[in-house]
Amino acid sequence: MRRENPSQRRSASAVSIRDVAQRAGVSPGSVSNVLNGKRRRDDPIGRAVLEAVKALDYRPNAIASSLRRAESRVIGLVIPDFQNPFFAELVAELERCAEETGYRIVATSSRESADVESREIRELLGWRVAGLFLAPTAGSTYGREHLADQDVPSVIVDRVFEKDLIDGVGVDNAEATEAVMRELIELGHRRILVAYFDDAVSNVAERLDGVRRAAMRRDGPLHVDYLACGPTVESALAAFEKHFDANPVPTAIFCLFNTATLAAYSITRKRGLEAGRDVALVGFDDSAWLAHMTPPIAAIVQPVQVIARRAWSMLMGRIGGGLGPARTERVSCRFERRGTMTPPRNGGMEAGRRK
Amino acid sequence: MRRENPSQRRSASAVSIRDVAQRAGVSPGSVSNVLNGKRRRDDPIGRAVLEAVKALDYRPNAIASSLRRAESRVIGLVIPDFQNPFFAELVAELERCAEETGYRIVATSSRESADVESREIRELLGWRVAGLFLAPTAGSTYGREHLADQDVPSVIVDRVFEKDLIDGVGVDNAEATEAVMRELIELGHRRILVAYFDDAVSNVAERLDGVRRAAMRRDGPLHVDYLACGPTVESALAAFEKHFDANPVPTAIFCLFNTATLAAYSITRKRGLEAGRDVALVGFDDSAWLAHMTPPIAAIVQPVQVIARRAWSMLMGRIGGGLGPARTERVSCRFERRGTMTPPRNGGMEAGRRK
DNA sequence: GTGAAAGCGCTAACAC
DNA sequence: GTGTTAGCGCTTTCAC
Repeated sequence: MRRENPSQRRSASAVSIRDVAQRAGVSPGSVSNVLNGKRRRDDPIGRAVLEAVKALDYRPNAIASSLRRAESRVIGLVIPDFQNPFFAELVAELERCAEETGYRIVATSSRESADVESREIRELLGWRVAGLFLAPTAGSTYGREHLADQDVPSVIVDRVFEKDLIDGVGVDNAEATEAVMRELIELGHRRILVAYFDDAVSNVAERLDGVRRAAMRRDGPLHVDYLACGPTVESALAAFEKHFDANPVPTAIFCLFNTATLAAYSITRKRGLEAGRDVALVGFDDSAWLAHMTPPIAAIVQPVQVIARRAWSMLMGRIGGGLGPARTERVSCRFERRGTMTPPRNGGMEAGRRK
Repeated sequence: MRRENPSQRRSASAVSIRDVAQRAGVSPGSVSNVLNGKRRRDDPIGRAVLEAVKALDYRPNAIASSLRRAESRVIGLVIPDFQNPFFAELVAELERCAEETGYRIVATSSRESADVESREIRELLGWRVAGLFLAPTAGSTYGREHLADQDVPSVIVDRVFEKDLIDGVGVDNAEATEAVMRELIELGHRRILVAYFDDAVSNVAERLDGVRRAAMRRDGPLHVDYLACGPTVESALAAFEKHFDANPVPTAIFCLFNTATLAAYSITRKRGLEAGRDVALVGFDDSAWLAHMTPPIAAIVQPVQVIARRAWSMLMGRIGGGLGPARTERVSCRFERRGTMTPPRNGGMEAGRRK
């Protein structure tokens, strides 16, 4: 019998399974069974339970349920930033995967801070999530090292390392940029400006590697400038301004991340150059606006949905007890050539004047 | 003493507060007190506890803790879509508010489905969140009706209704569009195309109202076309194509939501019109790319951070026991005029030919 | 089947 | 202070 211990506070409005049982004239266990489909609902007891549930507006307490079951159908997800369209789409797609499988996603952001990231991971582990996706922030090592120790199945997404201790899914960054770079060279470009973010982020570092590989393979005159642009459109604009003031105009601009692409488009127009005519322009990562410019801007497209579904099935494999060493999977990018993937105006070096 | 009941499964690796207590030679209660800062940590017992925590890699079980405390520091958030930049920024800002206050946000999306929305709300209530933010999807009534019955503090964001049963925070949609519309008229525009989404969404309906108010106030010749554009850039493009084929070119285009702005920009350029010279262009909702076009595109900017912070403090007020009738707060939009807020090329009706 | 009862991990009351 | 203990709401055995 339940003792009415006044010290154990209980919010007046909260109705528990015992209240339902009492009203239906059955035991709490039976209520639980009816509600969890372990018992038929279309007999006197079943109906009485459902009636009582409705009358009392009973709402099962998921916290108590998880505690007792010692398992949750919740998957944690830590991304650097909700405002990055890549991660926004990733969340959306993983939510869809979760829905199909009877799980739910709890998404949080690290706001590009390694500290916040590790706090969030710790918090999610505290909630005993069934699994964890992590898109590590720049320079975070805590997350992966820490997760490798845990017995919680985890998958690293996007910013993967080859030979990690944890499973991971990313794109073939280097292959994609190498291919585009070679294509630019074949088109005749000999002065190419490559805009990157910061090589502390593994995927941007890989993209740079691909570019360098293509550049090295070319024997003959080729001038490639590498420009660190920082995180925002504004920082990228400033970097471009400075570069353009001090250097000959390139015949092609290759942006290795999305904010730089917008900055490059902006600066070229400001300087009276038209992308696709006076200068070729390619970006890594697609955005809605790119395809709607005139001419539309070429972009390397990351198949976010494919990434999400691969990551999901890797995680499900581990949750299902899959053992074996950690694997890193690579998904291929698609190159949308569009209107700005054009040859140089005068067959070779910079537009306007020769070096 | 703990009974070793083999039927109560317990994952081998899970270390509980009792294990820590045993190792430290103290009681579970003391461990709890040390960990929750209710007891000094720098005496023999405190140190022993911390040592045991470290040695066993103990991780407090947040589920058990919340069950016992019967309160959680978790706030639910249901938005229609993570990929909409407005909501992405909203999540980010609410996360910041939560962090400052010792709460955490659990964000989920309804994927613009009223069914999913009500499922998500139910689920969050099942987890006994301390409060709930809801940005209702088009045509959902369940959410708000349902929430009004609950004793969980809730705040509606963005798509608010005047005179709701629940607190809400939105922007002054009608005032903002009315002001812009009047400004367009004052500049001399007499043929204006207004692109809207669908008036089932309360905020877009309000924006339309503002436009109509301004149009009615004007006495004299004025032609306003209203074009329903649907949700995506593609649907908006198709609507624009059809409209442009059958009607004189407007001297101004006013887009009441973000995807239409991109479509309008795209179609005008495709038809050889330059926004800011041949046609004025204004969008509701800012996006990064708008300010970086040449000329930059005028936009009504929703102060997402202000909205988030108002919503946060309303919710905190209710959680803190604040009573009283539901209130709907309105935040003012900012109008960024930029380069496409220009007078018509030839002082009046459509560009090109007269009606 | 069905009800009684134990106990998930934790915290808060209460004796000592 | 500190340890003991009850119990949050639920599920799951176990005896009937």
